[in-house]
Amino acid sequence: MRVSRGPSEGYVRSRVPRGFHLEVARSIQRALASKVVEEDLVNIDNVDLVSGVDVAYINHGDVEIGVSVASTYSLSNSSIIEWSCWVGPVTFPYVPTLLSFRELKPVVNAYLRLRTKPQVVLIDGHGRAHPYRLGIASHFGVCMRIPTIGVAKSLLYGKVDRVEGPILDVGTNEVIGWAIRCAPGKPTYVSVGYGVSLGSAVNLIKRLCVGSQMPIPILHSHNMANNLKRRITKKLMSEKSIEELDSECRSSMRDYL
DNA sequence: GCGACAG
DNA sequence: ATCTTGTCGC
Repeated sequence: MRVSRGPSEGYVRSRVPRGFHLEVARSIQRALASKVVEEDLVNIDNVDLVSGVDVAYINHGDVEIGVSVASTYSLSNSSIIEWSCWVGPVTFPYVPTLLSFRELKPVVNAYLRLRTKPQVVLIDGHGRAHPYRLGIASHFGVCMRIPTIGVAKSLLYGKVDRVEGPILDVGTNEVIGWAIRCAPGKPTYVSVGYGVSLGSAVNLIKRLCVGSQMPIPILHSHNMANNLKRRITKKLMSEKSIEELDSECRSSMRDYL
């Protein structure tokens, strides 16, 4: 049985930047969480285009650079039909329960660069399976008003009793997500992001996790982000601005299309 | 007291 | 997530 009550507020506060108001952040999370729709805004069975977003990081001296990629998979074509990328500075640190304050900008920017918008977006991280019910997948969905699903490799908050089954809130026993097993020994945690029911979310993720812990769209974005990261790391020594690197990455996409 | 804790 | 050497296997 896997259980996580999430990090204590004291721990979170100790890791937050100077001048950052945690109380305000929590109010924002509670407010946006109340806007989450947990019903299907689209018929999942008829969905064709599903995007997945992932972010890789580069430590460049005292600056951290984020490399985000959004990939769109067509279920009818069984292939990736488009992908986009974004390169830029990331200043907020990783703090459990505040992931969206760090990754939302890279994720949104990569998503906005997709020429064809998908019907559903998959985000690596949790959605409602979050102590304030607003993981990055829900945060993204509420802001962009598009159906989203949170897909994570480990638990942030909640308890799971079976290899496959519900993720329950430790305090209220409310179902906040679902654990599935698509890869041997490795669980995949699915939770509602926005505009989709948990049942539909689980069905869609199962269709997209082909022998892997992660669904195809996120897997592709993950690989592309790391490819770009490798290229960029070499060029970083040759005094180039982040803007130039971003521009070069957008152009280099054509090599793959 | 020790460990927990998306990416 | 990232850092990081050698090592195992196709």
